Amino acid sequence: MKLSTRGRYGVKAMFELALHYGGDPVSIKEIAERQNISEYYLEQLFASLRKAGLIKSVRGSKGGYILSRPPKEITIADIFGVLEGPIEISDCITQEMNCSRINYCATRILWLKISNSINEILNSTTLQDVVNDYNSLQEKTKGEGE
Amino acid sequence: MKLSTRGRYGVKAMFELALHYGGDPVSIKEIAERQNISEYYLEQLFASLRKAGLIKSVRGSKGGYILSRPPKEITIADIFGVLEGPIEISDCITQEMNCSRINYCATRILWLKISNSINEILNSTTLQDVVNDYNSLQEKTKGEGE
DNA sequence: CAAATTCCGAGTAAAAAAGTAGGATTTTAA
DNA sequence: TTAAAATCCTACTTTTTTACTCGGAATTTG
Repeated sequence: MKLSTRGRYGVKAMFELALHYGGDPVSIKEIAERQNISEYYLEQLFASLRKAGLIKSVRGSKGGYILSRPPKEITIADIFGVLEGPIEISDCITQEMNCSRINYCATRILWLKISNSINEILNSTTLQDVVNDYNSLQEKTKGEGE
Repeated sequence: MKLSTRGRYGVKAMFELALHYGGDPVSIKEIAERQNISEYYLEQLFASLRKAGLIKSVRGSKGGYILSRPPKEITIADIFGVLEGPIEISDCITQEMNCSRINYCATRILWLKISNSINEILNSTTLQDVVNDYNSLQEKTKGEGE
């Protein structure tokens, strides 16, 4: 049970943009280096995020990307939605008529419960929360190590 | 963001066994037909479930499978754990040292929160719950349609 | 003994994920 | 005005995973 890299890379990259929110645009190259992600691959992810309206691009030299909205208005669900597509625990929920009648509803209820509960976390967590986690971690580890 | 068929088929099949708990063993063929799953494929899934101790086999003619424990003692997490492997939102959590230092912990906290919350539902839902959902659905739809 | 079943290991085709590449366009700044 | 740095766009390739198939051995029932 694994999440694809798309969502993970996407969140990491968006986190970088959140850290720089309000400042200069950040280039793909920079993010790819800091997060150790393939530059070309990340470019594709950003194309999707831009088309979905989550980020804005600034073209040309000194260009890069910025968040379209403040970090607290962008949820992890927004990012996953674009990069991973909707949560489909079972296609039972979309193409309903393929299941055998006998258990159709029993397991469907289960899939619904699961996806609802996943959606709930993803919807309730914003980029700002991640930034806050990061900041409080910085506080705690101040002075430790290099 | 999609679950593979393994977990889904597995739960459906285990649900069938739960319905027959206490009775005769149920054959793969029967389940495959009722749930519209490839017989050979299901056979493989059952091999894993058996090795993991969730089900027991009865060989030979009139043989089949039965649950090793009562339905209320088998969680969806048990089944998914066997068929889908552990939830790995990010390998950050296992091979910790590959991330760049700067955000290592911030996103890791997020992945932990997400997997914890998914695990919570999966752990707290048992086969018995699914059977109960099924039964109460049977009650409600009694008399409707064929 | 024949039929029904589990058991086991190997193989395969299709789909999805992950990454790569090349070149056009835009903007900055020397 | 030109070179460099970036986005933009489309397509291709490789790798991995998923889903499924197959053949035959072993076990049990009637």
